[in-house]
Amino acid sequence: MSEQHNPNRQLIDNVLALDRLIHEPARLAILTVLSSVDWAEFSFLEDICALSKGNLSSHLSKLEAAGLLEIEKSFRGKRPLTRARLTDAGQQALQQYRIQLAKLLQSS
Amino acid sequence: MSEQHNPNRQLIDNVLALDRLIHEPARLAILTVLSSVDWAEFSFLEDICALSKGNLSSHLSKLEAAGLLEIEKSFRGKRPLTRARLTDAGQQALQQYRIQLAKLLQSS
DNA sequence: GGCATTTGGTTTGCGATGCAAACTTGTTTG
DNA sequence: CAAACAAGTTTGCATCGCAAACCAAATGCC
Repeated sequence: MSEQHNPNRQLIDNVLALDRLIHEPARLAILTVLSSVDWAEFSFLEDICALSKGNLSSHLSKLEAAGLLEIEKSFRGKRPLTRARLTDAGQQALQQYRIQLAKLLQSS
Repeated sequence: MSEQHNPNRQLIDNVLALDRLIHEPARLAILTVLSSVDWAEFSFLEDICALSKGNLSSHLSKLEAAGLLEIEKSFRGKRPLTRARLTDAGQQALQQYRIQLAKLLQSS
């Protein structure tokens, strides 16, 4: 599939190799924040990523299901407290995604 | 919305500013090819972007509807020939998208 | 000539997705 | 104790991307 001698080949392959799970802006935002803060609280993510609770909740579930982050539910006082952080797999996947992006930009 | 003093603020704003129309990998591939070749034929795009005809057709329609590219239908001999090229708006939108990506990578 | 195949696409159908609104459960406040 | 709030989750819907089906015209072949 990539055997053609075309200057765009590498470029297009990079585009096609993008991980759709991470590529979604809302999730990319979440992962980006998590990549710099260890644990992040639900309401912090909600605020900084400008996502509704419902939206955030479902994206977190998807990322958790994919093993990119882990979610920990506890209590602060009597209130539920949900926190998330990247797993090692998540860190790696995000880094890989960034590498693809970088290649894409370099070659364009 | 961006008034917060958070180191991630700029980053997240870049993510949220991504143009979804361009962000879709299939369309990003199409636009990327077009950005380097002036007119491109349908079957060339089909091949290099690894898209089915149906898929390509609908993405082209969307990009045309958005004014990012123009489509010209003619004949080569007796066969229909469809070609596409970026409009000025398309060039600019793509460049803007790349700038957003670059910022995103820089700040991460 | 006539039937099958190929070319060059477009349209249709469907499963998956993202988002917002509604709901839930428990807590705090007046 | 009732109303409002906090912290999420679930549901419903509109949209999307993709593949399969379709279509029209041209060509191959017997």
